[in-house]
Amino acid sequence: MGSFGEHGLPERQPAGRRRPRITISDVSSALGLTKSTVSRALNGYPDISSTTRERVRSTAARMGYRPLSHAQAIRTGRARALGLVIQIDDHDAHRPFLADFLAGISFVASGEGWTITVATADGEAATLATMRRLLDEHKVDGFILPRTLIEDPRITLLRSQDVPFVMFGRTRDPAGCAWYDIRSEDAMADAVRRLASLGHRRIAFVNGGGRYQYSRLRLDGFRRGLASAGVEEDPGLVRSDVLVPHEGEEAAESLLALPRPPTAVVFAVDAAALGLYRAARRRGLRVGRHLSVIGYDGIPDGNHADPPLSTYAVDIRRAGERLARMLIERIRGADPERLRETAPATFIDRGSIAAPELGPGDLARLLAAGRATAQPRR
Amino acid sequence: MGSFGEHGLPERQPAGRRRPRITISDVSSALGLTKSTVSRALNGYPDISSTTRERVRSTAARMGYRPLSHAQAIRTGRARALGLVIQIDDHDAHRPFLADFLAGISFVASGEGWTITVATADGEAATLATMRRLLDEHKVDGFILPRTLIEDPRITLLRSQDVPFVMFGRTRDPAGCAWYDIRSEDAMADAVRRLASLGHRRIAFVNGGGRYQYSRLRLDGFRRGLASAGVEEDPGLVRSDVLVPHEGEEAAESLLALPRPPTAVVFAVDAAALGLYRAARRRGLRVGRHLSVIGYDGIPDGNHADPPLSTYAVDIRRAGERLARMLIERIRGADPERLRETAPATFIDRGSIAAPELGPGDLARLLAAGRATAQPRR
DNA sequence: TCGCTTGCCGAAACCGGTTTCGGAGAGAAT
DNA sequence: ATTCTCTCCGAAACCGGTTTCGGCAAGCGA
Repeated sequence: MGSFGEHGLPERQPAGRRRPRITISDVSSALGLTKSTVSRALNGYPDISSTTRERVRSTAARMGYRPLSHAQAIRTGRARALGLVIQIDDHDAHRPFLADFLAGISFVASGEGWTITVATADGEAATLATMRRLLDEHKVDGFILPRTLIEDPRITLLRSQDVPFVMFGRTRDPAGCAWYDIRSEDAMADAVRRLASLGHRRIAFVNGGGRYQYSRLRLDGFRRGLASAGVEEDPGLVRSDVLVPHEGEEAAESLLALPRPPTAVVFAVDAAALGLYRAARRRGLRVGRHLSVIGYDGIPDGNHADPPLSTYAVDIRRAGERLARMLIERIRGADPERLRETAPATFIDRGSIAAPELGPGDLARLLAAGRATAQPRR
Repeated sequence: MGSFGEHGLPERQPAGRRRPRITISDVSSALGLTKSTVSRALNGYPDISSTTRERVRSTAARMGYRPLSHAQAIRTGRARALGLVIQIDDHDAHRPFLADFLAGISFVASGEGWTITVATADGEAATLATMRRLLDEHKVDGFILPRTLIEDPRITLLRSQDVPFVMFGRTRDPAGCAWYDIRSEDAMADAVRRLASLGHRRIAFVNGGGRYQYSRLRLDGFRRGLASAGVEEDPGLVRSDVLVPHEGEEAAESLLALPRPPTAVVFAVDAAALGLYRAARRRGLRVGRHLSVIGYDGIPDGNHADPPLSTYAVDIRRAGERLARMLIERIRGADPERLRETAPATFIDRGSIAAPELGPGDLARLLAAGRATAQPRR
């Protein structure tokens, strides 16, 4: 009777409830030390003997102690969190890669015991407001900035607040900036050289958004490619601010309407390159035969085009990994100027480029012959 | 001279440095109250007079006070953060939508002053480990679970720990589960009825992954569509576990190799449907003419297929919004059984379905005639 | 032996909140 | 007038850590 409460029922362990965490006090009392000693030991303060330090470290590890980052943050101001604000009104070239990008960031962050706080924002003002909020609430210790602009207000904000950040992409004024970037300018130059070596002489370039730093670099790369291939540049063969398929289609139309149309087109953005397929199909031209096309980004859609789009693929997961690593180092005090890295894109030939079957003159005549004869459908 | 420090120089605002936050002590001392009174007033405790409560609220708002969520979390255990763990070895049907999904979640979360903590994990075990870690460190107050499985170990974990969660997708054992889902089964039924009303009688179904709850539902929907259209089901026309283009291609091959091939194919997954295009092209069949195809998901790639893939689009941003809203309510104590919602997908006709030009017999003969005559290329 | 530095750790304050407890004061009941 | 409730707020403990400060003991030189 009296034993009912003692062992008549199982221990009142609230059935599957979260077990209480192990706190620093648990560790300190287990060791016969004070909280402060344990804290300093774990954080590597020099006024703790190495003997004690090791003793603390091993038992803390054995007990499975992991400090609560909030509790630390309240005193240190460090949340052990990386911030990523995605501006959703961007053209969506990077959308298919977001999961890979996050995977890279998360892989590194998790390994270090950090977390990622993401937010989306609609427009530049909202992006800045969101970043301010995250900072104001000490939710993040620094930011990864995707899609760097030539003049980037995010950089201005973070510089003024002295907040650590790393950029995916370079910027014009690099003072105090850490970055990781793909040398897409090299890819553009390579594209031109490949086309030239196939025999193309009239090579067009359709660039991306003028606000982005990469657009400058890619245009430079394109020109460098022409120069090294010994092809003279024709300013009439360059378009810009072309980001989505629809715009790519228009750009292609205008290029094909020229008296001497290009026999090859280099696109700075895959999504835009897909637009060319529509224009070509309507005019009865076959991509990879009458018209060579080469893109950049390696978006999966390109694989389903007919023929699949030759392009430069970017290892976006690795970008995420490197950026996370760099941001953590930056937060820990590393010199930003030392945290700069670039990597090449890798060419993927899927069949949308070939030796020119027709010269620009023949191509123009074929186009002039009109859609009636050129349209094979029906 | 003496006035130098007063207005000879601007206030010593440490040049662009982060301005100090406004704490609860600032508010309380400004009001001549104690921290505890301010805290209870802002949190709606009943032992604070409504006069005082309003006074506190208005001045707190005027001063721009916002409590530091870490500081709250240390006592309350609530971090005001929503967790999202993305398993990256999933087939990538949802990848293009991740940005939209996050946008929806972020929109609602930001409005409530919550943040989103995301992580990726490689495989089921890593997913669970990551979730445990986030819980252990009190980083998140609950989870949004994408891609619900029929038997989902994540649900088991969260149930046992009594952690709030909401699912994107239903599950078999719905006890204690809140969810938002698209009624894709209705879309499948609708697809069959559309095809039947165009005159198709041999309609195949290529299903997705068998572990996902949606696959069951979509198969049921397909059958319901057949029944309501008065078409008898042929088990030989059903495939499953087809997720990516390559697998879709194989499934299409096997269907077209049948003695009486289908004249229309319903795919549970757009990405798989794209594989059919390759198979059809190789055999000289034109999609939308010799063969009708209809998919599900509304992935952007479908737009660039030739002809563009007719499919059912999902408003994934709204899904994110609803799920975030529901999770917050759930964390605040709402009954999970009351938090269940479904929405329809919307059909987008892009031209990949039409009345059958050939019967199954003619189609079989055309296919048997071989690739030599059917292949128009070159 | 004495004083002074140095190494090492404990005590206590602190970070920014929340929550418990208790008591002052007003109003009602006796 | 006294007591008894309530209402409403202050004081202080608390959450889980970090950091400052001070003191004890050992080591050192003189």
